[in-house]
Amino acid sequence: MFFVSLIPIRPEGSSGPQPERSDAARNRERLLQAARELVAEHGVDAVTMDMLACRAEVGKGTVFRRFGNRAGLMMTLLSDAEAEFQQRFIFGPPPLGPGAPPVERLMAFGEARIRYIDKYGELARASEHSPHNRHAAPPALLWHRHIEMLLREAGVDRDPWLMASFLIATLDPERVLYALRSQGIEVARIEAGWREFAGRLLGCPPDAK
Amino acid sequence: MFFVSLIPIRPEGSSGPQPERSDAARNRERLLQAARELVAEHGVDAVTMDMLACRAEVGKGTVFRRFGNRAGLMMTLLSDAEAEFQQRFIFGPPPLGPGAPPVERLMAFGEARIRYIDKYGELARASEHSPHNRHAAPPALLWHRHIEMLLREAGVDRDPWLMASFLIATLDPERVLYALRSQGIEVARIEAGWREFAGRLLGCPPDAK
DNA sequence: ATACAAAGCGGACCGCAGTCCGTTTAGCTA
DNA sequence: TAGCTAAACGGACTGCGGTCCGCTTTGTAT
Repeated sequence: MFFVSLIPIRPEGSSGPQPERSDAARNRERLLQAARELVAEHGVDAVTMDMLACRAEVGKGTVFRRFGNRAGLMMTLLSDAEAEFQQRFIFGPPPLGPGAPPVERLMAFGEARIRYIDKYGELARASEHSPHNRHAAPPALLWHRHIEMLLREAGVDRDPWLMASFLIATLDPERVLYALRSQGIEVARIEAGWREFAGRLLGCPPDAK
Repeated sequence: MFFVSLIPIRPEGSSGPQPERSDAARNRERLLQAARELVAEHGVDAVTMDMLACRAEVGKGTVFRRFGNRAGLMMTLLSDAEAEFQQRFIFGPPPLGPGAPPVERLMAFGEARIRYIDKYGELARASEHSPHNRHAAPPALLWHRHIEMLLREAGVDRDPWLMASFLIATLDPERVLYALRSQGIEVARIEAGWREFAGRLLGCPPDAK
């Protein structure tokens, strides 16, 4: 599928000074293939870096050279889904994309994110376990800018930057997963809750069912 | 100081079947002493369990027998501060304690929590790094019940449980610390932001400065 | 073809959290 | 005081993420 990589998700840009050595390319494919298999077989949390190196028939150093750390690996596995998500809320059809009033876009954003977490939550959580720079990751910055913009459009003029930070905290994969998996809350209820939350925040009268 | 342990914070209750063996008591004191010293000297994140065992002149097994894991150790170090915090929002003077209108109590709760994180954030974060049961920890459950109650009193009748979850996510030590330490946001601004956020959520007209 | 630099590679190695299990000891009982 | 048992102890061990560094491969310049 086609997408514009607004913010580079993969660490290695395709327009670097050196393209990429052939053996490196081969190993990257091997690693991604093996990683997807292992995740499918054992689940995200059970996949270890040694396991991956072994399955891909590659040295452990190579794995870390490629992805930096475990979180980087998971981020790479998510990059397609993440790019599509970005695509949708920036260029896609309303209410998620431009065209709808900001309150509805905000509600749609949360709903989309919650469904995303329901689908990819374990990967998303694992991709954030980078030590001390979770919130500075490119996708997080983009979401933040987006929410902040919506808040401004909706007339939030008091520290919309912080308001956006608070709102995004609400959609943390860790917490949403806890509600979904451990508490057994249904997706629909969390979505409705988010709509209620966002609606209240922007002073919309609770949309009567 | 005096406090009521509403929800047991320390794993070992003082009223168990067997009181506590003398060597165990001695080692517990040694460990807590050593832990406080090490945290003061090197900071929370640099303290390792081996280090602690060594400083306390105790076997590593003893450390884990006592605290379960690293998060348990940090929780124990926090227990006094946490108990005092609980005390204040449940029995203390308004606006944090009972007596003030729910909106003001909610605002005060957030402010108090933010100051708490500014003071003990590193410990709080480390105490939550327990694998997969962060949100089920007794203090977190208590905060949740409290916020939910305040929301109900303030007239939030649509899924106050979920609303409380969302609100608490906002006060996550990890995120607040990121704003405070990495982004250099001043405590006062975050407090003001929280008031704004809580106020909007409960439909209060933004309290004119 | 050959030489050569740099990118890539691999696996031994490290530090840390957490476990296991044989040994020690406190405290009770006779 | 001697004996007994359960609790406590301690440190070797495991598994994992991540690093290091000497070796190999690739692509290029001659």
